[in-house]
Amino acid sequence: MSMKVGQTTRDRLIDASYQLARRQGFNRTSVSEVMKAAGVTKGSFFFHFPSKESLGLVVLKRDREEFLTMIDASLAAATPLQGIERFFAKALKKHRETGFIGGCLWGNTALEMCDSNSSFTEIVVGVFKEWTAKMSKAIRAGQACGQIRRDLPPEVLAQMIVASIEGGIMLSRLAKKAGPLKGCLKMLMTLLQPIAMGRSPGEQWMPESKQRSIPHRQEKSE
Amino acid sequence: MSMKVGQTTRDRLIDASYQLARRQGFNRTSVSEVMKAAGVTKGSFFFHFPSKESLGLVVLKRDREEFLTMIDASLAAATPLQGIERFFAKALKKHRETGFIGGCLWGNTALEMCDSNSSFTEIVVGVFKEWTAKMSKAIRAGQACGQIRRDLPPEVLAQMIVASIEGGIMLSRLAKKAGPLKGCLKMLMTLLQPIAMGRSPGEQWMPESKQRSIPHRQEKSE
DNA sequence: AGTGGCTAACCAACCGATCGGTCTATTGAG
DNA sequence: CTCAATAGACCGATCGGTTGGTTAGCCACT
Repeated sequence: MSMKVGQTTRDRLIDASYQLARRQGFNRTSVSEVMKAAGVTKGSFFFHFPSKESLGLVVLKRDREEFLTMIDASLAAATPLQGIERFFAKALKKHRETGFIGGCLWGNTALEMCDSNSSFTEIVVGVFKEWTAKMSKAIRAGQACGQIRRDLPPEVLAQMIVASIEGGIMLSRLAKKAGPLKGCLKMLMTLLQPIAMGRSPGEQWMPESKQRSIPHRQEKSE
Repeated sequence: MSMKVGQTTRDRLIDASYQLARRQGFNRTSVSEVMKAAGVTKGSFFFHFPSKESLGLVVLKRDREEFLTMIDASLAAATPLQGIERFFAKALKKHRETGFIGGCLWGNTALEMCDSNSSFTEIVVGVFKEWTAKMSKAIRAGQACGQIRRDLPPEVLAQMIVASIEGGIMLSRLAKKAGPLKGCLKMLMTLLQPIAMGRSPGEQWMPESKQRSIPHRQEKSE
């Protein structure tokens, strides 16, 4: 299936496991399924990994590095708010590219494992903690330079952002449309805006259509 | 285990399946596990339900009615905003009572099934659609009477609320603390507030500590 | 009132398939 | 020749599901 050439057997197993776990979860993905997808036999599988669970943990660890690196790269923009916007755009792009199939490995694994498997949960908790911390730091910087409203505590705001994104991905995955996630991200940007003194309600939604940095290809449906 | 007396065998099976599925998901919950929890043997299980999946669907349908009824009951308050606040409080209370174990059946099932099992997904999609519609209606009413800021489209706002709650439940379930969900709900209430003309940033967070209607028992940790 | 028959409800042995995992034999590059 | 890497037969356990048989309560008929 995914069987890319030029990869080592180990890498192909990791890749196949990642793809399948993102769609079905780790529990429902059997060793045989991963083997078949990677074009490998059983003996080979257990030569590279002592157990199914250990492969799962390797998959999580690999994706963790990738994800945290992506966050840092996105947030390292000219201004904190631009960094956050870039991160939003990257996240939306990634899920749009996969057609909203599979969703977020972290959210999925969190809900699948967090009351049953502690090894998996430990890693997932760590990722969310780091993710939230990075967002929190960016928010604090944005508040310091007046780009982000100062009346909301950065830690809570960061947690809210992470929660909304996860929920937005979930809704977009269910609907197989970008709409829900895109809407959540747009609302988050609105929430971050400083409260302008003399601003009156009624004309804030999509105020300047030129300076938007979240790409908005038009959807075919909805 | 849960084996409450006075219930029919069928009800005990539904109950046991609900509890187990909320913690582990439907996939990881075996028929034998449900049988044991309900104090019933295999022959009896398949007398009442033609398959494991059919029991799962019954569980979902039962919880759907319960959940939608709860939403209606909560939103039917003196004012739209009070209704929304009551719904938030009810949701928080429910998850606090279960010690943030198991999370939301709908979010869990969404992520577990939505790219593999279409019967389950169909029900889940319906619940989220109805949930969002009910919130949307309350928001529109709140906007009409000036309780909720008018510059945000009610549909998007409703979707954002649902997404944040699901994400908040996820984070609270991971952390086994009320903090994340509570923070999300508080932020949502802030987001709903009308933009007061002369309000300046800096003193909005937890402004009046007396009129809060979301209960805030103090946490032992965090 | 007694009794034979019917059926909803339950029980437990059993089924093939598949699970995660082991083991031994074989391959092939250095 | 060596040994990392692969192949695939095989293992016990468990999966979802089936089957035949045993209750217990009710209903009809004498």
